[in-house]
Amino acid sequence: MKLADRRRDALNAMMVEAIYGAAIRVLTEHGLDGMTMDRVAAAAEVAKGSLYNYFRNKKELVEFVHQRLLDPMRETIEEILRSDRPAPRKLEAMIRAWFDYVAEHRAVFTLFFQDHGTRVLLETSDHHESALALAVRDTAAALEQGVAEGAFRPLDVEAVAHMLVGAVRQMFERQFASDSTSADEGMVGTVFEVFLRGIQAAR
Amino acid sequence: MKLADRRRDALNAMMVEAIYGAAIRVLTEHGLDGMTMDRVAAAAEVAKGSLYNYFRNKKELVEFVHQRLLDPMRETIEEILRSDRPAPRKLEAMIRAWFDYVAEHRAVFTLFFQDHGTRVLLETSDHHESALALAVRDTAAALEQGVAEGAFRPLDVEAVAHMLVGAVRQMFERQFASDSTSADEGMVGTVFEVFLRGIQAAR
Amino acid sequence: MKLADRRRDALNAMMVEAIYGAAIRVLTEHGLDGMTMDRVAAAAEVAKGSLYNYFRNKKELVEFVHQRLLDPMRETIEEILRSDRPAPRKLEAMIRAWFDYVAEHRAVFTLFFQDHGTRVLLETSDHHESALALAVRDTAAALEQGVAEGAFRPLDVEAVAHMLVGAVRQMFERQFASDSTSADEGMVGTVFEVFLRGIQAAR
Amino acid sequence: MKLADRRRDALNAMMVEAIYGAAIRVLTEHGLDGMTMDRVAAAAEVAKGSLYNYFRNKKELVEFVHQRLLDPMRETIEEILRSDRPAPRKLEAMIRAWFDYVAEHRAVFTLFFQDHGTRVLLETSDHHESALALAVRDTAAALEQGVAEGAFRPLDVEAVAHMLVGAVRQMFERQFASDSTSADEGMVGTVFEVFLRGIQAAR
DNA sequence: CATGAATGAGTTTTCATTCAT
DNA sequence: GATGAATGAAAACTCATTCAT
Repeated sequence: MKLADRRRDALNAMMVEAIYGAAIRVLTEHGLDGMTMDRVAAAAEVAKGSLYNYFRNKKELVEFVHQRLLDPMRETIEEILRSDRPAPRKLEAMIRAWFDYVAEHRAVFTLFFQDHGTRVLLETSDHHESALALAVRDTAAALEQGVAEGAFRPLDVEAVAHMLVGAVRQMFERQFASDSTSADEGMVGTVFEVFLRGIQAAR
Repeated sequence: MKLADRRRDALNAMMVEAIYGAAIRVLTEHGLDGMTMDRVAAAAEVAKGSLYNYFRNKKELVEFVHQRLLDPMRETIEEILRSDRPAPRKLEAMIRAWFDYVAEHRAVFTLFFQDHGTRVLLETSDHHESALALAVRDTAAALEQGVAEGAFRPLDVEAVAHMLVGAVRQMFERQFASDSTSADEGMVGTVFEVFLRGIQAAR
Repeated sequence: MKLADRRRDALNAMMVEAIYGAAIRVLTEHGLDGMTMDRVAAAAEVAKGSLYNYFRNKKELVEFVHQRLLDPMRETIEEILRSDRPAPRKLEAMIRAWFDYVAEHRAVFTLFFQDHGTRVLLETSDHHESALALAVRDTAAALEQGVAEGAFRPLDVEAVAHMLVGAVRQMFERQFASDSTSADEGMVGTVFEVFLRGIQAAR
Repeated sequence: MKLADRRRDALNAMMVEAIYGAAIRVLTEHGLDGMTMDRVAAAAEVAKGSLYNYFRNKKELVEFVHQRLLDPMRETIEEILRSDRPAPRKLEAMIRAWFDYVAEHRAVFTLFFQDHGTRVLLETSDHHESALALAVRDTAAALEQGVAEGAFRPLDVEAVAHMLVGAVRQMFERQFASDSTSADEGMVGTVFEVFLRGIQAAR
């Protein structure tokens, strides 16, 4: 019994994985609007109906992909936040983590950072936080700490968090537009430097 | 003949204008996904088929709306660029112009700054420059001038331009998310201040 | 203008008529469950999408067919009710009218008298009365009159109305089961006679 | 071998029984349209595929449920028919039995008396007699006896049987429509009285 | 040119049935 | 025999585009 169950769970997980992979490929190639169940099924080399054995509907599939793609980043960022570095180091590490992550998963960008599309698809789902909202929240936390530590000037923390996230987001778009799929170390430096100077307390 | 031609052109222009206005209304109310040719035709009080006498297909219509919506902003910004203010003043004026413009036309945001949607719709069109690309280019020009004038540190001008545009864009999204339809003066100040400090030359 | 409008209305009406006819044919052949939009479109020799130019959805089409099929009968029955015959004559006339009508339109039976199916399809539609409910109501009215006139015993009028309608309905089913498509005069006589004796006041 | 065979048959019968019970529950809760193989399997706590080891397809399952549900009623009615009561007493007892039975099993009604649905599902099955057909046949037998005994007038026995069954059926629908799940004694009385007067021989 | 009905490919979702394990 | 994942044929509905009038 145990054995059969484990076997089944393993196969199940493989299937979910295959669908996930297919969804990622479709997203990467066709974007969120072009992600039809047909295409996902074809990419997964699976019958269209089979998708519905693993996800009740398209929304659930998108949510799953969203979570699955977001989770590692979320953990990395939270680890950074929990560490005892000074705020500026945290900010720098976060920015670097974002760049690394996006450089790795182009679909992340297509799906997550394109807030409108996801908002529409996931709009009725409560326990759901968009990638951008998450990034803003974490950034704000780091900024808050910096202000408290006296490293940063008193700021409209939330506004600056949005700005920083937006700046990084745009850098991603630039990167993709130029088709360079590798992370550019200079980018992290530039973003960090500009913002650090922009917000640090007077010496 | 000349007269007839002018008459025709005038009528033609009026139709285009009516369709444009209708498209804007539809965009504002239903977003990019909800902008169907049916709705545009109904809003323009024109037969659906007539749309195709003025635009070969939906893509062309979207492109036109895009351009048309962008033009006033483009002119405002270029005027700012051509003026003989110092670079920091130009930047500030540009940011303020953006905020004012977006506050005025919510559809602008829905369509233009939600880059993915437009990118998909317009992706095969060459002679097309997105609102974001435009903003980046103009910002870069102002930055370049500032660097030349010694007001700004030597920078990766293009990168910082992306950052600035991205920061502003995210502020817009924040604003719409909070449903406040009016421009917030504080936003301009915050954005400008952070970036100015971030990029200005050491005193 | 007038001319074009009238032309258009005429064509429109023809199309509605064609779809109506197709729906009737499909209903007759495949029943309510087998009445798919595909089949109706094929029967009308029209593209599936065209159906949706005339009816917003399947429910509206079914409602239309229902009304269209019911209206003549409704009028006939109401005329009988309004006449100044004595109650027994009215009952007899009503029964005869039902038999005639159903004998003529086999689909009537399939759609209308199969109450469950229609109830499901039309359940959220308010201004809608099923054929059975209508028949029961009219029958009850005739019975009521008969009781008031002293022709019928005091009765649970509504219950007897249901019984009478049910009896007739079952006679229909018997008729169709035996594939005889013509009305049987004897049926009317039998139904009427049994019920008349069953409900008439003691002499 | 014998033993093994009996064992197998017993297990087999248990499975069939479990599936039957599950089907009844599903029918009661979801109606005929909502009776999917998935739901039946879940209710029976059996794999969907297993259903096909006991019934070749859905039609066979429905047929079986039909028969199984009908059998007790069939026996009760036949017992009444075999008894040596006078025909009017038999008729009354039959009507009462029907009302009791339907009041007890709402699913009976949903499935059996909604003739169209079953007809479609069972239409190609020859050795099948619908609940209605059965009721008509038995009623006809009682009527026949009554005519022979001189208690009833000479009648078109089959026609009157249909009428009586239809009348009862409609009373059921009325009862369900009013959501009263209990049998109403008055109903039996009304039906019986009207028909008895309608068909009894002149005194 | 204007019209708007006609089209049909494309989208999500359901479900009876099959079949490898 | 039991299992339940895989299948694919429907089904309802949408919408950009065409074309006869």
